[in-house]
Amino acid sequence: MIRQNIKVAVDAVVFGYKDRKLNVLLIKRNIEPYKNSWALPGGLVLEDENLEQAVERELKEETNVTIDYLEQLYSFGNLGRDPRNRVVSITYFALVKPEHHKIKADTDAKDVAWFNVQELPELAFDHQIIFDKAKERLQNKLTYEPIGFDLLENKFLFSDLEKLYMTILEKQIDRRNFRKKILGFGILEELEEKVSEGRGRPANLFKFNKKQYFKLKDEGFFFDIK
Amino acid sequence: MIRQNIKVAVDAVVFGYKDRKLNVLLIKRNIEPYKNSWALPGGLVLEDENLEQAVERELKEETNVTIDYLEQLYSFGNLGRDPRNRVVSITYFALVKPEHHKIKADTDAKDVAWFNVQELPELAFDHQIIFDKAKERLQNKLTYEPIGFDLLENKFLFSDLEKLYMTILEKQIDRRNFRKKILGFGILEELEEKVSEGRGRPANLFKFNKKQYFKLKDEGFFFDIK
DNA sequence: GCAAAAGTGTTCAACATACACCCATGT
DNA sequence: ACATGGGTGTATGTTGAACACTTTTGC
Repeated sequence: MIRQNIKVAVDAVVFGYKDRKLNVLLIKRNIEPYKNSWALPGGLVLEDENLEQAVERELKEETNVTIDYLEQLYSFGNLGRDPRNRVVSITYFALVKPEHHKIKADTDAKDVAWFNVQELPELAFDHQIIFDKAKERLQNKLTYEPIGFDLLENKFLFSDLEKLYMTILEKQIDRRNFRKKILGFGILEELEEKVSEGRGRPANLFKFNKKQYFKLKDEGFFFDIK
Repeated sequence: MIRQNIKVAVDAVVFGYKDRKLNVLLIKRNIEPYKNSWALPGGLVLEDENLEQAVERELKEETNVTIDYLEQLYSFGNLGRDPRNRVVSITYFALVKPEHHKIKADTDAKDVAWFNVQELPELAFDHQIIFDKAKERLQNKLTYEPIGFDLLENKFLFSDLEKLYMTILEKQIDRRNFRKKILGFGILEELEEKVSEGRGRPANLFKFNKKQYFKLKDEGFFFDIK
């Protein structure tokens, strides 16, 4: 086998939806290069762990977050990404329910924080490019897979779902048509509970019926929101 | 930086369309492990080349093919993929016009051949999984990007396009609706030339107008074939 | 003249879009 | 009683799906 010394890393773009804003989880680097810069959480893969395990370990170590949804995004491995070494980074796309985790800096990270995706700081390495790709993936995926529910609480208001779509897709959506469409899918459970948010008419709580979704999907149903 | 000895490779799933069949390019391995097994072309990345360059080099070396369309597919890097070493393989999805290349085995490859995707031999390593993922990508992509034209000659019959879609999507398509739809896009040029295939009414030749496609795309047009 | 492939239009159903008023609550 | 957000239906246009006959050529 030829001699080759390329390092293999994983990095994750972790999205969370909080206060009606789309956020991404960043760490402040505690080591060179790019010390004190904000960056995506990630790091080198250990020799005896799978790639997804590496992502989960790094997230746990650096941010104390555990993931609700994880998928591979893209791999970046061209020359000159890292001033020290050739590094191939296999990047992941993750969704969490931010309320469920107390983020906390630890190994290699001086600080951890959620950033509104509209107000990102400058990112280390080529992480801005990775982030852009992840955001694009999120926007696309939201329209053809029910991943929005991984960003909301288990029980949510219909208006939350609607606002989430408008925020992430960055466009206006007609409330009536959206509701008609989603409810028509038959993958939401309408709960008895109502929530009064202070003012206005109390709203119904809904739950995503994942089992029903997979059943319908097996039968040929296709989730699709324009 | 921690010690880590993981090798980085690229592998390519190269599709070609010939004789109304979808084919994939395989090599017969000349070295252990899996010596004499059929496998996807690929190999370790050199330290001073980018990933796409590695793919192109390996394809040139092993099969003498140059590529019309190339995109990254997925990365496989879990434990136990290769009995020798931990190897992370960044896989690519490629399309070629098979008539344009004389395939020829060379470095590390004892033989090269096009295989009908319906009649694949057993593949080395986890290459069957990689192939499955590529085929899925091809089927999906065919419906929302005009990549079918990268599998046909520059000038083609409408019936070729139609058969290509039916072959790859593995389903029947209504000739009239299909033609109406595609021609309605306004991205094909109807040439004056006609071709007589021996029997039946001679057919018109068409050309994909790539420039026009990108123009329309910029204006918000979306290629979409159900 | 017949076999083979090319070319072409219409009808119907399903879905997307646009759009405005009433309801239940808190203050 | 008014401000706030929740909940709902209809009409219209667009798109997808189904479907069969005529044309041009080779033999």
